[in-house]
Amino acid sequence: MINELEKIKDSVLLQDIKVEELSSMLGCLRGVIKHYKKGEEVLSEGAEIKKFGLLTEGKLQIVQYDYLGNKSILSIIEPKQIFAEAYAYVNKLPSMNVEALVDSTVLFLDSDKLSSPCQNCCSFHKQLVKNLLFIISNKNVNLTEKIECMAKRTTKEKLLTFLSLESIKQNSKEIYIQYDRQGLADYLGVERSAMSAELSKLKNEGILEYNKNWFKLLQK
Amino acid sequence: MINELEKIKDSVLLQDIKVEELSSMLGCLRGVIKHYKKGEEVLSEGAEIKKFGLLTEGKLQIVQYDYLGNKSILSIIEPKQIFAEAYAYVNKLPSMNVEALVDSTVLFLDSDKLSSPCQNCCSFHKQLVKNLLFIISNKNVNLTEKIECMAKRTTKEKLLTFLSLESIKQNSKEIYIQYDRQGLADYLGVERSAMSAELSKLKNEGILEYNKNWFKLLQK
DNA sequence: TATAATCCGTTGTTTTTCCAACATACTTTT
DNA sequence: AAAAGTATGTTGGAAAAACAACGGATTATA
Repeated sequence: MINELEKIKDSVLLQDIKVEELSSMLGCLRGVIKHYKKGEEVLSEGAEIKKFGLLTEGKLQIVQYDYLGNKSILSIIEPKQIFAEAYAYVNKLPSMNVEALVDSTVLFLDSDKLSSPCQNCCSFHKQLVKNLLFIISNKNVNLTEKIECMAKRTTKEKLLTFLSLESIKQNSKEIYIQYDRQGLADYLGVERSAMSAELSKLKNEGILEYNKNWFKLLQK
Repeated sequence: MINELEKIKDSVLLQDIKVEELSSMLGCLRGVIKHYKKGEEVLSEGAEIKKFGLLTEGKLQIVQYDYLGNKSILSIIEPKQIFAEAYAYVNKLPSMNVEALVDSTVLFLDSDKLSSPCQNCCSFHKQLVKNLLFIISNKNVNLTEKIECMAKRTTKEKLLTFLSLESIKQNSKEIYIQYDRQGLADYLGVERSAMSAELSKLKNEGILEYNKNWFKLLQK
């Protein structure tokens, strides 16, 4: 257990919580460690969620099946990230599955205990709640930004919306993006090749310069 | 002040908090009441947010301007709803404005105070945090669902994804939707008339029946 | 009840995207 | 350095969406 804590002590969820407090926290939040083999199911669609997960080791993917049975990958969970927290707090049955991409270890924490500090109002509770609110709010802002991009009608507008948002975040007209072309196309909800063609057009029109992950927005 | 509390005492944020505790809560969370005339700006883009709002009376709209200056309405805030909470917790400058659609009254609450209970660990803090986590998590789930719809490539698929999700939520093949056609088109990010045409097709193909706000998914 | 305003479906045209197939450049492996 | 694999850009035809314009139905208003 101590070993697991070592791996996640500098996660966002546990930010600014003293190492000494971590093990008492585990008891308070009914921490449970579980191991999964590659390919195993960590959480399944429709199963009630009372605890949320903090990945200590490995890699998970959150997948969803639509009304036709088509599979789509919602996100990849890396170590130190939490998952399923939204469903733990809305008391709604999840519509997605979580699968282990490689052998993985997850620390499950009781969502109820986290938001209802114990009698003695342990000092770390305050910080935990703050961190959790930050994480969920942040996801919220990110989802809203994605929607802002996707809501545009043309690929060109989607691209420019995405790039201007990045430009603001990186505080520069020159930006580096985290996605490859396929990843960016998936993020924007468009076809990769069509997007590439659109990028070329923007370059020809003198609106944009780019090379691999580097982009530069030219002023009009 | 007492008068304002009366109007919001059964809001989701204040759910399961005793009326007697409300006024002490106000002090603890540095509650501030502000009035706005129709058309006035409640929050403006780029202004640091330390408090989030709870609308006690009136109607607000959250608007955003894209890189071309086009205005889009992100959401309408009705009484008892909170707003700007995500930005209050991520310490990020908001990229949207909040405007009063009619004369409105807002109760601002200190986001820091809410997540950091005072020494005596007032009982209502626990419940407030729980309620806030519920609200934000819920928004999260809703945004994810919207993205699930918008990510589909065709209007037909967007419609069917939306309707299946509603069908699950309403636990029936017969559903009532909250949007009019223009509202649904905006939600899905498509053109109203094209969407109408697509609905007609689905009806002809025997996949769907509908009339105004009533829809029925027919089994294949 | 007449009138205006709004909502919704239809149609035809233009624009954009999707899709498949392929070419080129870059990376990794052997 | 050759070979294989991967990522990106290009093209052309088919499909879909956007757009504009209009007509009928419903609702709100005078």
